Amino acid sequence: MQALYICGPTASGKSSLALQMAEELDGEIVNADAFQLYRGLEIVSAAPSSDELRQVPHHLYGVLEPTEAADAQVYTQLARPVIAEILSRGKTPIVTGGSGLYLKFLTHGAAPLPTGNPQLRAEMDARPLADLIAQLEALDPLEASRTALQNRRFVSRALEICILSGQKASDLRDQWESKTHEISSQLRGLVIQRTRPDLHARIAQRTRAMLSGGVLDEVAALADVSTNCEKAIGFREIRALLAGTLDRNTCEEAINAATRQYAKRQETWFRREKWLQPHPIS
RNA sequence: GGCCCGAUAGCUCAGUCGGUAGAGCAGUGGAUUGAAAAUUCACGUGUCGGCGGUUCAAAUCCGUCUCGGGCCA
Repeated sequence: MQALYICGPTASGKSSLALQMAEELDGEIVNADAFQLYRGLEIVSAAPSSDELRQVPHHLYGVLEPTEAADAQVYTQLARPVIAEILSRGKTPIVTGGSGLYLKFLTHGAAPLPTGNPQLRAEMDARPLADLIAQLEALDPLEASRTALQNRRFVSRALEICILSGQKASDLRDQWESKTHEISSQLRGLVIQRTRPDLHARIAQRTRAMLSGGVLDEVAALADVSTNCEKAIGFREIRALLAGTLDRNTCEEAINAATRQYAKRQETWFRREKWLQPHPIS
């Protein structure tokens, strides 16, 4: 018995496929979506409806407060025991979600790297990028040569690893790279594939339903949120709508565009995960 | 009907003194092991509304027509 992973871009229909698979395989659904982890973001994050939640046992939905921060490692620590527990009862975990990095951690494990440090990050954010690059090149030239140096996030993280661990990020990362291949061959999962026009139509439909389905109230109710939750697609746009700085149509289109772009990035990510079996729906 | 303004990439628009056009957004492809719904890289040929004229050369100047918008009747 082993877990089944259901991946795919946002709005591709992962939740309903998961329900179907759960019934076929006597399974239970485990969330693999970074934002559906949070309580109070159900509508913006397009979490499963209460009807769906009732049909089959669902795990890791709404388990974090919006004020809490999380990351791929935290997610893995939450998900591992849940999956093990489901397996121990002889059921099939149906791990469902579109957060590529989270899934990658869960399936392939974490490299032995230090956890992100908010204070250090704040300090680095205040420094010029060229400065960070220079420091990384001094501490770990190999890692610097492998890093997309225009990407501030990547430079910061590489530097953060060096500073917090006192070791070279390149050495630590290499330790993890070596094991990935054999793990992949033992996994089983599906990626939902839809044509772009179909996916775009579904996104538009979902955004519309969201806007008339209570997101405004949901977002209005979220006073203090972690910087994590602020990044949810729709969150900023709806706040602007509530504040009157954005009209409804512009808001709707902004959400649609951001969602389409996200879906494309997800497709790029999952395309690389060769262990995932394509599951076309049309 | 007369006068004025506009018409350039899917959208919004820039384009100097004439030298066959470029930004933003959208879109497409990529990267991505502790912020990931994040972050980041690359990709711009389009009857310059149509036709005619001037010119070595027209998106640019002239004429005319079409379609918008406005003002006056």
